[in-house]
Amino acid sequence: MDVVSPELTSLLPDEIMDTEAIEDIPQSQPDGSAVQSQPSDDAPVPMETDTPVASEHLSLCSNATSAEHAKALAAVTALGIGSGSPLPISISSTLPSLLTLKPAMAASIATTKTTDSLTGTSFSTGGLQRLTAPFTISAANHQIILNKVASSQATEAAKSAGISPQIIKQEGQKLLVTTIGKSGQPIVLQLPHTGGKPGLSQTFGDNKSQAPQFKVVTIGGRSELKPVVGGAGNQLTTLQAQQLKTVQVTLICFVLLTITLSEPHNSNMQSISGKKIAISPLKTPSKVNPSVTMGGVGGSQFKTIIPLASQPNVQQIQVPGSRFHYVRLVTATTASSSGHLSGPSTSSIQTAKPMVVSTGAVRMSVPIVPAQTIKQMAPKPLTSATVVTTTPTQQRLIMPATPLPQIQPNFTNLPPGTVLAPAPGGGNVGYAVVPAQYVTQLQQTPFVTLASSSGFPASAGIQTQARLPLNGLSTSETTSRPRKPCNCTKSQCLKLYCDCFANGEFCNNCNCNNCFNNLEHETERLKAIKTCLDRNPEAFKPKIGKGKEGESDRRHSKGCNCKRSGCLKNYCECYEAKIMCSSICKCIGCKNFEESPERKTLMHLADAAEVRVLQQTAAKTKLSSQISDLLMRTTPVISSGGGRLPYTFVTKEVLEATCECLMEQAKKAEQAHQPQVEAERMILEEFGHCLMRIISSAGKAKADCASINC
DNA sequence: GAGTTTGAAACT
DNA sequence: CAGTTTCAAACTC
Repeated sequence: MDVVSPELTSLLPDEIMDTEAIEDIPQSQPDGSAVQSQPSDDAPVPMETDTPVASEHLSLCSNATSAEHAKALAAVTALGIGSGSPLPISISSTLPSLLTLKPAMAASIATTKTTDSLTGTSFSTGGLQRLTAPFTISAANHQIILNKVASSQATEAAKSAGISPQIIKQEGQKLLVTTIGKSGQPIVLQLPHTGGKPGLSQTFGDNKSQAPQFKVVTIGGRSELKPVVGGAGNQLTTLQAQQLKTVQVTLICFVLLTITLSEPHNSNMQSISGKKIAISPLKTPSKVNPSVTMGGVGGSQFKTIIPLASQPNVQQIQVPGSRFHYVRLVTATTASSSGHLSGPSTSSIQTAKPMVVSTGAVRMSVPIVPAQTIKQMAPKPLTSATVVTTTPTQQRLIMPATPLPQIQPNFTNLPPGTVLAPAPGGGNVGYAVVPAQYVTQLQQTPFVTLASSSGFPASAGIQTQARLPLNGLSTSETTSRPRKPCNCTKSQCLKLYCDCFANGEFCNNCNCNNCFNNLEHETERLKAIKTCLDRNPEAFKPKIGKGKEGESDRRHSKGCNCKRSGCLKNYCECYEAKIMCSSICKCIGCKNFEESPERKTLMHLADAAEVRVLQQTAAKTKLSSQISDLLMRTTPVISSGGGRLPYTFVTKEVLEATCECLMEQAKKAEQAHQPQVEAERMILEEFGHCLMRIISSAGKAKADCASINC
C-alpha cells in the first residue's frame, strides 16, 4: 500500500504531523469563489494567504446518474472523510468517454482529493457536489490542449459560480483545456492511447486493462488512496483501487495542469529549483493530510516543504520552532502514472517561465523549467517567500505502511532532519535515513541527476520557503551559517561526538577520517542511530529548548557539567548556546549567571569588540567608497591636466569619512581607558593611515590614468 | 600548527 | 548511577 499507516503517522514528530493549526482554513474565498483564475500581476507575493494549487476544492463530477452520485457520496461519507465543505471547483465531466466514473470511482476520487492535501492541498472531500462546470474535460486524441480558448457556456457557468473558467473539453481525441493562460497558444498534452478506445470509462470498467497514463502532477502530496470497500455497496478490488489511483492522479493532473500552466507570468516566487508553486503558509483546510499541509505549529508558523526537484522522493520540511529541517520521504507509488507529456506542451514547459495562478486563496507559481535546467540549478538559501514546487509525474508517500525492517526506531526521536528514503532496490520497504541537509548536498552532487533519469521526467518538487524563527535563531542564521566541518578521527562520525552526526547531517566537506556518516554507509549509520536512541531517546533532540512553563528563556535541556571553565568558555554548552546556566546544571564554579560580574564583563567586552569591528568596517568601507567615487570623478581632470596633488582628493566626503575613522579611534581609546597621550597617538596614527590611503589612491589614480592614456 | 585543556559522550 | 575512558572541540602558545 502506498498510504501512510496510522501507526507511522502517529510516530512522526509532532512538529511534522501537527495539523491542528490548519484546520480552520477557509474552504473558499469570502466571496465564495474558490478559484481565481484571473491572473493578477500585481498580486502580492504568495505568503500570507496562499495555499497550494491543490487546495482548490475539487469535485469531479462524472456523468453518473444521480443515484450513482448518491452512492458515491455515500461512499465518501462512509469513509468518514467528507467534510461537507463546498467544492468551489468542480470538474464536471461532459466527457463521458474520459471521465465517466463509476460511483465508487468518483467517490474514490473525491477521497483522493481529500488526501492529496499533502502539500497543503485542500481537495475537499465533502462529497461529490454538483456544481457548475468550470472544468470541462473531454477526451481527445490522447492529448490535452491547454490554450486560451474559452467555452462561453462554461465560462458563464464558472463565472456564475465565482470560478474562473477552466475548461477541458472534448474535441476529437484531444483534451482541450481552456486556461487562463495568456499565451493564447494551445498547449497540447499527449495522452496515451488506449487501444483505439479513447476515454477512460472503458478502462475503468476493465480491471485488466491498463489505465491511461499521464504525466501526473501530484503537488508533492501523498495520495492516500483508500479503496472504497463496502461503502454504499461499492466494492473495489485491489486492482481497481490501483486503477482508481491512476484515474485520480490523472484527473488531478488535468486540474493542476490546467491551473499551473495557465499563468505564464508573474514570477513572484523565490526560485529554488524546478517548478514551484507558492503555498500559503497560513492555512490549509483539513488535517486529512498533515504531511504536506502548510499549517504550522501555532499561529503564523508553518512548515516548509522542499522536495527536491532532482530528488523526487524527498521533501524537506522546515518546522517552526525547530532548527532542523525535517525531510520526509515520499515515494513514487503509482507506476501506472508514468507517461509522457508531448506536443506543444513540451515547448511550453521548457520556457522556464514561472507560472502563477491565483486561485482565490491560492496563488501558485510554477516556473516551468526543463529537467536539465533543474539539474543545473543550485540550491538557494531560504527566503521569505513560500514556494512549493510540485513533482508532476509521481505520487508521493510519506512512509510505507510496512514497518521498517529490523531497525524501527521511534520516529519521533529520529535525528532531526531525517528522511526515510527507499533503499536502492528495496522498493518501499528499505530505507535510508538521510539528513535533511543531504537534500542540499544531493542537489549539488551528481546524485541529483538520477532523479530526472529515473523515469520521472522533469520533476518539480514542491517547495515552500519561509523565514521562520528556528529555536530562537533567525532563519538567516540557521540557514546561512554553514556547519563547521568536523574533524573526527576515531568515531567514524557515527557517535554523538561528531557534530554532524549529532545534528542529523551527513558529513560534507569535513576533515574527518574514516567517515561513515554518509549514504554509502547507510547500514552502519542506521545502526549507530539506533544505538544512540537506545541509549538516549532524546539524543537527537535539540538540547536548547524552552525552559519550564512560564520561563521564556531558552535553556539547556540537560544542563552543563563544567568544572573548570567557569561556564564562561565555549566548552560549556550553555555558554556556547549563549544562554545562562540554570538550576539543572551541575557545573562547579559557575560564573554564567545573570548577575555574574565576570559574565557581564565578558559580555561587555564582546559587545564592545563587535561594535568596534562593525564601526571600523563601516567607516573604512565608507572611506574607500568615497575615495573610489572621487577617483571616478577626478579621473578626467587628471587625464587632461597631467596630474593633481593628493589634497585634491580631500573632498568633503573624504573628510567626513576620515573624521569618522578618527572618532572611532578616539572611542576605542576611551573604552580601553587609555591615557590621553595614548589616545592622541592612536588618533594620529589612524589619521596617518587615512592620509596614506588618500595619497595611495591618488597615486594609483594617476598611474591608472597614465596607463589609460597610453 | 602542535600541544593542552575541557567537558560531553561512551563505556564499565 | 557513579566512576572511568574516549573523543573532538576549544583553547593556548
